[in-house]
Amino acid sequence: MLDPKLLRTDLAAVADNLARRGFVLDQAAYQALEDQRKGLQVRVEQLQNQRNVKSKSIGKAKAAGEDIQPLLAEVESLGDELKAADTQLDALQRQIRDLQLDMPNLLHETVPDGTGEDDNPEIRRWGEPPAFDFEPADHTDLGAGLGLLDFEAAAKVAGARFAVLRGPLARLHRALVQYMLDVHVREHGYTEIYAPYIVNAAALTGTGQLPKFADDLFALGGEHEFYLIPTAEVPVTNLVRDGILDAEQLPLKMTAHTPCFRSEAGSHGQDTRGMIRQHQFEKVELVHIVRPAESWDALEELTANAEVVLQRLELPYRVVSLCAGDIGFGAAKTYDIEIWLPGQQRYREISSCSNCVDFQARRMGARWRNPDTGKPELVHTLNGSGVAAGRALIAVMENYQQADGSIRVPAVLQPYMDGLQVVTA
RNA sequence: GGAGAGGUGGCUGAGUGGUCGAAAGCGCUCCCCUGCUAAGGGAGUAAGGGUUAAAAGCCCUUCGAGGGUUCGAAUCCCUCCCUCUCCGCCA
Repeated sequence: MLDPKLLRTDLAAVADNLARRGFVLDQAAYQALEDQRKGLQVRVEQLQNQRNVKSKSIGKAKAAGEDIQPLLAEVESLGDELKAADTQLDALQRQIRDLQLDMPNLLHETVPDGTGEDDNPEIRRWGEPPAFDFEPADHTDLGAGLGLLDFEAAAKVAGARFAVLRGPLARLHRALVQYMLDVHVREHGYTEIYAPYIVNAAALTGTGQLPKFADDLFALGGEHEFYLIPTAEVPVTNLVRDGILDAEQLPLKMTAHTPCFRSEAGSHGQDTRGMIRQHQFEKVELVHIVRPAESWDALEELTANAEVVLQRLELPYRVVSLCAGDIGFGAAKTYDIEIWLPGQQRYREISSCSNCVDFQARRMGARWRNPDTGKPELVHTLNGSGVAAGRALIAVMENYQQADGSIRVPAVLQPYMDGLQVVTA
């Protein structure tokens, strides 16, 4: 959520910033609601004040043994007017809040212009795409050839956009997760978190998935309003909701491995082949909760932490800065890490690292006590994949494939595979 | 699933219809005293919001959430959520 004060004092500047994303902010409509709110709120508070003052005097008079009847008559008429005005104010504030919850975050000044994926400038590149003396296969054919990756079996038990992994391939997938967690915990100073895979609407509103993107989520039926998490960002970031952290507790660096569940409602027909885009995938997530002054450094650190995982796996990648038209709802700035996939002969997203500044913190009520002011202030939140395990598996399969269809096991993963060096049928 | 207890400020914890936004303690900040340290004394210290260009001031809201009763609710009534204890069931 954006700062309501900023919306009140500089609506035009906010609209200009959001326009870069292609978001149209109806200034006139918002301003009209805001103007109504202002008058009404002042009126309501005046009435409440009158009621309080008179009620207090009744209490005093009663204690003094005086006749309170005339005072009661005086306050009688207040009630109805207050109630009516209050109901109206409540509805107005709800409308304003709904508009605010729908507004994306302000873009940082360094976010490049652009309308889509193709406009994301490359920041840096690491590694060289491997040269094969044969025609490299994609992971779908590789997996099928090995008999270890099975989409038909998954369709039988679930449906489209699910996968079944078997034997050493399933283990390689698990090895990736263990390896990534170990790197972040041992070397990057993260605290490992195990958190719920099912969350409530308040948590999803806190991180920004709700109310706007309900269609992207799997909602559970039943008496509770529960949802499957689309990313560990939701349960982990929300750990600091509705609280005031001590300055010494910051920065908080947390990592968690969870499955992620996405309806992919808007992506019919995209990436239907293979396990690039699934309803269920595993991910190791990185979350930072930091002092506002440190969040831009933290974004660089978090991104670098994710990159280390790929460097050790010796997987070629590049980092792009998401342009205004491609960046996510809650992010002020995002770096995507894209991995080289020989099967597709192009780079594909494997990690998305964002600084959300105070956008999520305001929705969550996540604050810290600033020792300089002694006052609670909003923290900044960041999150990024460190990295997506499903896509990392694909990348390993395609980059480490051999002419006979087998897959070499990256050196850093071999300890997690009982020393296995090659995955074969 | 059954029975009971409880949810109050950064934390612990009093408070059962009116000068209660809330005692006390802890923590924190400032000051005094004490020639280091320790101890002692005093003062201050909830959050969110409105008004304002901003501040001060003034005002409003908040004692798990939402309704209700009342001139007035932390306190009474209803619904819901959560935590704890015991029983049952269960990985």
